[in-house]
Amino acid sequence: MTENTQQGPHNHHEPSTAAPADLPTQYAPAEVESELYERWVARGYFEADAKSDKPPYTIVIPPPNVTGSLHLGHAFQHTLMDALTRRKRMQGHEALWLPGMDHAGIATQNKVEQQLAEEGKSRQDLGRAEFTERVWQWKEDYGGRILGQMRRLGDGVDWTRERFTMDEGLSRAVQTVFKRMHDEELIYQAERIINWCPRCLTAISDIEVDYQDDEGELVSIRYGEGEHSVVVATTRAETMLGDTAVAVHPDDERYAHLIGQRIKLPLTDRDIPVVPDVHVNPEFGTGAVKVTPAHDPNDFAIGQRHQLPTLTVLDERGVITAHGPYEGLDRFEARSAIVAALREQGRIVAEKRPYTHSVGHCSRCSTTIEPRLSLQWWVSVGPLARAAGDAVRDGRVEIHPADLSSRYFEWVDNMHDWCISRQLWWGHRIPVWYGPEGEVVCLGPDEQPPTGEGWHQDTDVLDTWFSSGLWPFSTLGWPEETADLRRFYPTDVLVTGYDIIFFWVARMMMFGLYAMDGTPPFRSIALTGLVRDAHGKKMSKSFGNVVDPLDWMEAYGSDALRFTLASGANPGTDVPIGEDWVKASRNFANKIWNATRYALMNGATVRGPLPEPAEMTAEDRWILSRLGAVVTEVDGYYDDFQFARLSDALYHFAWDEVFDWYVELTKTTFQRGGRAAEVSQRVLGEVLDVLLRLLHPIVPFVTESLWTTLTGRESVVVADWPVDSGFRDEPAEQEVAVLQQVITEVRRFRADQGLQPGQRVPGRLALTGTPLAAHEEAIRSLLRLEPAGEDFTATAALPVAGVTVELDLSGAIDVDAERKRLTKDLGLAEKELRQTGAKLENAGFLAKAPEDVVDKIRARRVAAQEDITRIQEQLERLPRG
RNA sequence: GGGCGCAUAGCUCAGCGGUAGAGCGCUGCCCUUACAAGGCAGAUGUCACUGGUUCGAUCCCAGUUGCGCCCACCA
Repeated sequence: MTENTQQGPHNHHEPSTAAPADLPTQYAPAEVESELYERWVARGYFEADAKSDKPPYTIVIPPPNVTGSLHLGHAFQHTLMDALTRRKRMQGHEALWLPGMDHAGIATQNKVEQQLAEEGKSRQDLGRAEFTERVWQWKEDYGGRILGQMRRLGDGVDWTRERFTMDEGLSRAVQTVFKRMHDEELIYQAERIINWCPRCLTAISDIEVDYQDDEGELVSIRYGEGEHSVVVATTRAETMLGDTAVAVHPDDERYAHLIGQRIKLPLTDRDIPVVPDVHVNPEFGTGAVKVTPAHDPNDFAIGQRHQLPTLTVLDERGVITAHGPYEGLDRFEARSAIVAALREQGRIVAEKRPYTHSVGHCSRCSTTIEPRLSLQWWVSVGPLARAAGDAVRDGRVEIHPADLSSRYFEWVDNMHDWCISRQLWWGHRIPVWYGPEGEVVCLGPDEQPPTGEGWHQDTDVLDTWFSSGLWPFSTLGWPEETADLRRFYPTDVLVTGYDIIFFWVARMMMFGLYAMDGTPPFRSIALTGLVRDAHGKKMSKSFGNVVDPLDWMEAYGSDALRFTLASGANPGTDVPIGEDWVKASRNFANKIWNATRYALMNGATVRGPLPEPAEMTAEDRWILSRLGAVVTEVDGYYDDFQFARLSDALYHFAWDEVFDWYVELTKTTFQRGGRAAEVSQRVLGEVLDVLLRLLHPIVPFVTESLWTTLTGRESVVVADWPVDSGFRDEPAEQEVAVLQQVITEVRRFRADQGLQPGQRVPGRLALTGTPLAAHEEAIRSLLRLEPAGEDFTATAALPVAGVTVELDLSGAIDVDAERKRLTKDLGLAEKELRQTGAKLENAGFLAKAPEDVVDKIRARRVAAQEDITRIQEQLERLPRG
C-alpha cells in the first residue's frame, strides 16, 4: 500500500454511517459509482508498493489498442482481472494490476491514414516525421478514451504505473531485446515470400492473414506447342508473366518426355524449363503446375530446389510491372485481360470454371493478400518456441482450462519463423544502420548512431506484437533491474481470450523465457471465451448486434454488467449476453441493497463478539453454518477461475438462503425483541458483513456503499477477505430444512385452496416433541395462522416430516382441487415405491453398489411408503365431493 | 486435408455413473410496513440418434447425424 492508505489525511472515517432510513428504496448506481471510484483512486487503494513485505500478486492488463474503445470483450476480461486482484488485495497480497495501452502499429496507422484521406492527403504528402507526429497527436486526443471507460467499469488498476508500448522505457526494452537477439543471430534478415498487403503496403505475418473461401476461376492454359506443350491450371493467370518453369512429378509418365525441355511461355518471348518436383501432385488438375517463384510461396520453394530465377511482375500495389501490353494494369484487370488474350490465341483449353478456394485477406483491411518476394527481418523461433512449449508441458505454466492447451501446443510446436518487419511508419523503428560500404550495425538503446556520409537507418518498423510480447517485464522496468521487476515478476496470471494465443500468449512466453533467464512471464493462463449476443452469435458491426458496454452501465450500473459477465464466465467458453440478463443482475444488486437496508432498519450490527451458539436459534446456527461453507466454496472456485460458479453460488446463497429464508424467519424474533433478537441482529450483521465482502470483487460499488454503512469502516476495498469460520451445524441445517419443507407444503396447500396469501386461517400446529417446537411463532406468522377457536374442526391435515399441521377452512375447502393434487402426489409416490423396490430386489445392485447409494435408495423407499400412507389418510379424510 | 469442441426445459447455458438443474421466459395468486427491479405457489425435458460397457448411462466407449472453432504451401 502507498502512503495514502496509511495513517494520514485520508484515513478519517467517512460520514458513512447514514441512518438506514436515509437509504432510498431503490439502488441508484449511476449516482454513486463514479464518486466511489474516484475516492478509491484518491486514497491510493490500487497503488502497489514494491517495498511492501506482503506477498505480491501481479496481473498485467492485455493492453488495449489506443485506437479502440471498450467493448464487451474488454469489459468481460477486465471484470475477471479486477475480481482476481481485488480478492487478492483483500487477502493481504500486495496486489498490482498494471494498466496500459498498445500502440497497435498497423491498426493505428490505418486509422490516421483514413483521417488524412478525408482531408485528401496521404501519409506520403506529410512525410514520415510529420506523419508520426500526427499519430502521436491522435493518440493524445483519442487514446485515453478507453481509460475513462475502465474507470467507469471500476477497474482497480494502478494508474501510477500506466504504460504505453511506445513510451521511452518500453522502447528501450524493445531495442535491447532486438540487439541481443540480433547479436545471437536469433533475428536475421532474409529474402523470402511474405504476405504482402497491397493496400497497407507492408508485409504482415502469417497469422495476420485471414483466409476465406472465395469464388475464383480455374483456367487451364496450354503452354508450348504441339508435342512440346503442357496444360497448366491456375486461378491467378496474371502471374504467368512471372513464370520461370513448369513443374511435373518426376514419375509422371505423361510428361516424362518434357522433363529438361524448354517450352514457350505464351504472351512472352521467353522459354521456360519443365522441371521434375516430387511436391507436384499428379492427381490434381493436369498434373503440371506453372511456377512463379516471385509470387507464390510454393513456387518459391520449387524455384529454390531447381535454382530457378525469380521474376517479379507485380509491384507493391499489385500493379503489373512486366514490360508489354499489361504493364500498369491492376492485378485483377490484368487477370481478365490475360485470360482474354490467351483465349484469343486458343490457349484456354478448358473453359474457365467457378472454383471455390481459400484466399488470404489482410486482417486489417480485407484486401486480398499478394504473396511477394522481399527482404525482411525474421525471428528464428526454433529454440524460443521449444522453450515456450516446455514451460507449459512441464507444468511451470498452467493453462486454464487445460484442454485449450492443445491449441497452444499446436502453435508453438509448428511455428514458422516470424516476419517482424513492417513497411510502416508508426512503431518501433528497427535499430539497424547501414553504412556506405555496406556495413550493417545494430544498436542498443544507449549507443549513438554512426555519423558520416551515407549512413542511414533501416526504414522499417517492428510488428506491433514484438513490443506486446515484452509487456510482462518491459512494463516493470526491464532492462533495468528495478524494484518493481524484482518484486512483481513473474506475473501470477494472464487473463486473455483464446483467440489471442498465437498472437500474444505464445510470444510473451518466448520473450519472457528468453529475456528473463528462463522464468516464464506468468504462472497461470486463464483463457476466456468471446462475448457473443444473446443468441450466441458473434457480435459484429455487419450484424448490427454490437453493444456499447457504456450504454448498459449507464442504464443498469457497472455492477450489473460485471455480475452478468462474471456469471457467464465458464473457463474458455464463449459468453452470450443480452440486455435482459443485465437487467436481472441489476435486480440482484437492488435486492442486496434492499435486504441490507431492511437489516439495518432492524438493528443488524457487526459490533461486539459473535454470541455463543448456545444462545442462538436454529436458523442463526443454520445460516452461519451455510456461510462458512459458502466461503470455502467460493475460494475453491476462485482457484480454478470458475467465475460462473462462484457468481451462481453467491447469488443463490444471498437471495434464497439469506434474503428469503433467514430474513423471513428472523422477522418474528425481531418483533419479539429481547436477547434472542440481539443475537439474531448480530448474526444477521455478521452474515451481511461476510457476504458483502465475498461479493465485493464482482460487484464493487453496491457492496462498498452498503458495507461502509453497515460497518462504519473506511472501505471494503481494503477489508479482509472472509475466512471460513469452520462453524458447521448439521442438526440446525436439517432442522431448517424440515421447517422449509413444512412451510412450503402448507403454502402450497393454501395456494391450491385459493386462499389469499394474506388471509388468516385458524390453524393448529402439533409441534410438541418435534424439532420445530421452537419455531411455532415463526410458522404461524409466515402461514398466517390464527389461534384455533372453540369450534375448530380440522378439515385438512398436512403431516410433513413428523409434524402435523391442521387447518380449519370452515367447510370452504375445495375438495376437488385437493383430491386432484393428492391423487397426483400419490401416483408419484407409488412410482417411486416401484422403482426403489425394483432396485432393492436387484441382486447385482445390492452386491456392487456402494453402501451409501444403497442406503439412499432404502431411505427413498421408506419415504415413499410414508408418503403413500399419509396421502391415503388425507384422501380418506376429505369430505366426499 | 488434419485437429478440437458442442448437441440437456421455449431461449441462453450449468451438471455428469445412482431421484434431471439455474437464469430469463411462462401460468396463478398477492402492492403482506426491505424490495412489484418484489413475494408465494406452479407447469415444462424420449438429457440428438444407434449400438456397446455396467446391477444401473444424460454422464463412459464406438458409430451416425447436425452445428461450431482452429490449423494447413486446396496449383
